[in-house]
Amino acid sequence: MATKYQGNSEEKRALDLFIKLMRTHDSLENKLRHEFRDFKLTPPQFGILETLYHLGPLQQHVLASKLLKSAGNITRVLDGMQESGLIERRAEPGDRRSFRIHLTPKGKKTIEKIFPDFVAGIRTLFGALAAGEQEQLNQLLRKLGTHIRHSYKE
Amino acid sequence: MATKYQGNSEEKRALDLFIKLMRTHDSLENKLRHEFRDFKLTPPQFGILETLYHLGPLQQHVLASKLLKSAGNITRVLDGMQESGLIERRAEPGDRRSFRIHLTPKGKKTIEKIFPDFVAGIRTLFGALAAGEQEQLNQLLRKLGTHIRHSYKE
DNA sequence: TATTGTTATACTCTATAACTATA
DNA sequence: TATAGTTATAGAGTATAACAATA
Repeated sequence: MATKYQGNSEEKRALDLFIKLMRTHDSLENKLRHEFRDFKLTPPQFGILETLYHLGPLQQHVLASKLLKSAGNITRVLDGMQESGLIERRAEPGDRRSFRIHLTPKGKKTIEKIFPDFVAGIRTLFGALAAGEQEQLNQLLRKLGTHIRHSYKE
Repeated sequence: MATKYQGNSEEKRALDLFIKLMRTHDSLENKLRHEFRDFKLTPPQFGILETLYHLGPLQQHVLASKLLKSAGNITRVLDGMQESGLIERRAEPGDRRSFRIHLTPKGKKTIEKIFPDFVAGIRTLFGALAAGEQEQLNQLLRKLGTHIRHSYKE
């Protein structure tokens, strides 16, 4: 692939891997963007919806940390979702600085409508890999992701 | 991870994998955004710089296709890069509809300045995985990425 | 002093659709 | 008819820094 940069073989391998990872992500995101469009949902909005659905109501800084985004970004995306009635901010008992983000009934309905098809789609895509290969990939990504996140404060 | 959605085990595995992949990508991109900032470069700009550096001058539609972006998006990002003097559009001999995108000396200098550190950084990050594991990951991602891209027109 | 969240600031990215020029 | 690229449209995402309120 890369022919111009004369790095050593370790560097070449890492670079190749990096490019593949980014490309795979982009392919997935392109597909998703298209699918969610009918529901007026963007990928970041879906990420928040999905996280709240699975983990329950969360404070904003927890969302920011889980989704690896800045506080300001989360505020903005939530503003949009609040306006379209998907989430609501409720006072946090015991800490008056903070809110807890809840799905509204509409938000819950939306994610429950989308999710089965979404998961089925994901499953089909990942069906390119056998069960054992998926387990392998899972372990490799966990190892890698943990290392990356620990290597820098974020 | 996900406890609420009662999908079957294949679906759960695929979903888990999906989330890990997205997260790993986001971690990497966050790091890059931070690193490139000193050079006034965004991740998409770096992607174009790197692609042109390694593959040589390309037409815009080729760039769009390689980077999985829309034509309009590439036009806009190139506009910005042209304004900051990183690339130039040269007439394509034999097809007057088209341009060929070249790195300017400044663009070349920029990528050559950044690239060694960038690759070294990538290598360190991926150093969490042994050589064999990296090869595994590489193969899995290739298989997966190809399948995703073929499963839909793009 | 540190933390939670908002606001202000300023851009960048993104896609789609309509359009122009050329093939 | 099809392709290369631009422009218009419209909006979303992103970070940082400064800030207010609270812990």
